[in-house]
Amino acid sequence: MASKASILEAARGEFAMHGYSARLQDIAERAGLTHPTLLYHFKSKERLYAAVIEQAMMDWAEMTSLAVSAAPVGFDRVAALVRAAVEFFATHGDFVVIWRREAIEGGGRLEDAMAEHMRPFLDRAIAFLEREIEAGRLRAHDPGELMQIVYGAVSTYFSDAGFRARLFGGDPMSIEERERFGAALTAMLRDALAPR
Amino acid sequence: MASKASILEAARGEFAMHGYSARLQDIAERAGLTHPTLLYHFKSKERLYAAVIEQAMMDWAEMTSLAVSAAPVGFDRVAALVRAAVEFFATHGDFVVIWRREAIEGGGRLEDAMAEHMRPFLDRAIAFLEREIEAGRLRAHDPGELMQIVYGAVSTYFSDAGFRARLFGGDPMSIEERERFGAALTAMLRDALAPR
DNA sequence: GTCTATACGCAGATAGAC
DNA sequence: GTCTATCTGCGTATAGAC
Repeated sequence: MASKASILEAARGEFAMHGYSARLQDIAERAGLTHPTLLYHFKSKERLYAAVIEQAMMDWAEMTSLAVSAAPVGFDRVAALVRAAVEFFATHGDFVVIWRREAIEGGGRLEDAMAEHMRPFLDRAIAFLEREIEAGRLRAHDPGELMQIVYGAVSTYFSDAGFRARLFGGDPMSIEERERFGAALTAMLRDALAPR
Repeated sequence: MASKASILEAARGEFAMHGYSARLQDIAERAGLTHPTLLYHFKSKERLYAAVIEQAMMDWAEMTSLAVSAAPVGFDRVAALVRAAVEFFATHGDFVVIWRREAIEGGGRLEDAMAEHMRPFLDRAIAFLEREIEAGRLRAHDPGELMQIVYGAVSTYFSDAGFRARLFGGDPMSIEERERFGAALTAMLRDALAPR
């Protein structure tokens, strides 16, 4: 009896590699069973896919709420969030790709659900930025656009890692390379957000 | 007789919407002919896809070399490049999505060719940033990572436009919204790059 | 719960008339 | 060059034995 967790893990890997057109056969094989058995546990491919997304969303919520509670105020919290985001994506490489693909497909399968999962996080982040700007601890920048920029920068680092590797050499997934990127992004944000 | 150009245009649209699994039938229909006829012109789906990418690469090379040669010195040139990038992506929406998808797929079909097309532009941009930092016209930040960040931010704004729309409301493709994003990114870069 | 065998539909590619 | 008709392979899903 293969656990649901091991099936989900296999599915995540295959969906990341081949997109939604990943073969149930390959997923099943990777998890050590056959496709019919897989479909016994998850009624359809669609459901399996949704379960993969759902699980990653839970991880994200957990990870970010942790990071947020650690650093309460000022730029330190911005830095903590960047670090948390980088760390999350680094440990959820497969998911970044899946997420990205969903974000790309306009009439996507799970865009609504994903957006709803993200909303509370985004709202809190924006509220925080507004508060800090108001208090004069951060320089004024559009909070929403700031989130958009950071989201784009971090997610792309991982989703387009193969492409970066070809242009810069080195392995973007190595700790050194990740640190380098994270440090550069944090430094940029620090200079941009430091009160005049 | 439908021209090859009109077939390529139809194919670009369909590949952007559905990825490589876009149906030849839909592409043909959009171009005003039938799939067998389409396959008469392009021997296989694979070839058609490659042709679409190739054409987009040409457009990109042309447009960027134009923007680069026009821009002056110092931060103004950074701003000009951001504006050019935003404008290019805005007018090549299909291309962004196709590009992104290729960048995501690790062992992708055309990653090598795309990286080679990018390299000269990237090299020139980095050399420019190094020169300006050296001359004290821009504050010191890692030029490569700066490019990575801006690339991620701008490409994501367009590739994940649907997602942004769900979270922020409004149409990311409208001029006002694009302006808002471009202005925010430029402002952030200005504050980060202004000499101390 | 897990398997083997099979039904079913879909989409890429080909044959051959016009 | 363009079509209609058809072949073919593949992948999801189901049936039914163990």
